[in-house]
Amino acid sequence: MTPDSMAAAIREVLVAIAAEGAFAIAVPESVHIERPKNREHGDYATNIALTLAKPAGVAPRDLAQVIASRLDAVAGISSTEIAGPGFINIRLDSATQGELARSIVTQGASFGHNTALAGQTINVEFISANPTGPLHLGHTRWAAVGSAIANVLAAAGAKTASEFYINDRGVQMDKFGASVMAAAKGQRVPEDGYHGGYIIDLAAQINAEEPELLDLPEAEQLVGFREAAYKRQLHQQQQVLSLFQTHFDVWSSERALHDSDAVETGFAKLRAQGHVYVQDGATWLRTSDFGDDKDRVLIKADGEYTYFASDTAYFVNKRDRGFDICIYLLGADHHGYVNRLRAVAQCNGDDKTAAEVLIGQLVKITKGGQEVKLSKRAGNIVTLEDLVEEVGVDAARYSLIRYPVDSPLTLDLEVIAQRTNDNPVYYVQYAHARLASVLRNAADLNIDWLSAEFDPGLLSHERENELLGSLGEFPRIVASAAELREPHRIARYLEVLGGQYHRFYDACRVLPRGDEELTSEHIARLWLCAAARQTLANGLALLGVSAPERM
RNA sequence: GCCUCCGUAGCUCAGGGGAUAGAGCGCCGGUUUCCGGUACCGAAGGUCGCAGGUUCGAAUCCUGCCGGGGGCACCA
Repeated sequence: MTPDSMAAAIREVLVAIAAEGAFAIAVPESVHIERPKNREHGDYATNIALTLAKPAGVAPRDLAQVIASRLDAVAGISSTEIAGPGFINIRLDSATQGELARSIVTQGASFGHNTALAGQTINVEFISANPTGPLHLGHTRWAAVGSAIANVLAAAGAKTASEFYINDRGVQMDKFGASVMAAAKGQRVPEDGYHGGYIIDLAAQINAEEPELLDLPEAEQLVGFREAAYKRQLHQQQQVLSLFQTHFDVWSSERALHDSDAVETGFAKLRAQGHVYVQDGATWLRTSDFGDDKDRVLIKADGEYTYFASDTAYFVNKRDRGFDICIYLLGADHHGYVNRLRAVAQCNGDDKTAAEVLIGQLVKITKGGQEVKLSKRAGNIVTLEDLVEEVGVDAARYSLIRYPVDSPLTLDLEVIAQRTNDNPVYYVQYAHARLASVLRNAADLNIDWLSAEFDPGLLSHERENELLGSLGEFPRIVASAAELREPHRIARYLEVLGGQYHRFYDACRVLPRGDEELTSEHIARLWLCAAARQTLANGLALLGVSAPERM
């Protein structure tokens, strides 16, 4: 029995009580079920009597008593008790609880998937860097968290697309092109250009692969180098992100947005809504109608589109592509965008929640307790690639995801590279590897637990009960992580689950020792192991972290 | 000035109204003939920044204050 089916069972009881009319209770849509921290309070507890009693004008404990006595008759519930002001504590019989292991093994990779967000179509945009250089550490948190959010939303039943908005338009691109061209010709890179060592490398690569560019007239040459460098730099970013287990469904180009009629279409829509006006020669969007502290310029007096114009048109474009909700992951330095984007949504005639902005705090890097200055000159880590080289993909992703994005974060490179308990990612992965090992050993012993008779009632040890209880929480954890856009909940859950498993393993022998005979208990425990392994693997997959068979 | 995030154990941090506030690290002390000890068990350690409010119940929601981070372009 899962928390969800428990909630459904309780709701049925409430419906029955309400129908009889003795208590004037309003049956709620959903019943809150929690897993008590204290084991003595049962497998599950509900506060339902507490919340319904006052409106119904009855004493909470009296109502609890009526509900509890009916729950006692529900199949799978072994006992109930009233506690404190009116909690109902519920215990399951171990066979009902143990059935969960079978259910998880049967569901396999889809265990944890749910329908919390079914029917929603959500766009998650993150990173969205200029293609003028390597992705740096600032982008790395969004790469990890953004991809995890997209995974989690999809697991919760939302139709989801992750999207990278390529900022390939504007003067930065020209500066980038000019810098590479100068380097290719052995000239000094312009003062306001890009100066990283990668510019030299790009120039050398382009000289080798497209030598004809050097023969072009000056004006065409700049465009040629800009485009050649753009193509290669974008490709480099895509390679690194792929390595970093960060997948994008859509790569959207700002330039393509302007080349198509999307900008004019978008503006026309906003004009029709009556939120565009001209003043001092510039074209403005009246965002202040919707909580922004001032109106924003779309087209400057000199006829140039602002960056905000692109953002606005892009939002309208995403909505036109069918996304109900557009999530943006932005750094703390962009928090001024929150009201602006919400206002754009409202100017477009949407609810302000159609534009959802997640603001992330910056990451501070330390090494052995010493702050690492993000300075290329000092030879320290500055790019996503550097971080991966230093600590690996799994450790980097996991460490970035396990904290809420709105809290500032300090990562110690020494700690997250360690293969010890200091490092939660190894604790979780180790639990998975240990589990995989037990299942491997079972196979070596020719124990075919999958086709053997499984008696779930044998999973009655306290540690088995706790492990099963945690396993049952997984779908709810995924659902809440999706609803709140907080994938760190998955990571924290996996740490708890890993701990539950280690404690179970410590107390409960799974495989027969030596020449000991195979019993039904061994089989039942193998089912539990398989369920735990599956759940850890599913959770890690949502985070884009590997679930190793061996470490 | 306005906006925004944060303030919980020595440190790094979890805790979307529930029962005795948790984890890891660090410190102290334990556990192994045999499934991976990268594990497990125990101890010490807290006025949840402060003050009000809402509630049967507040670390959690609301208001104010204090302290700290970040941001407030016809830049991209």
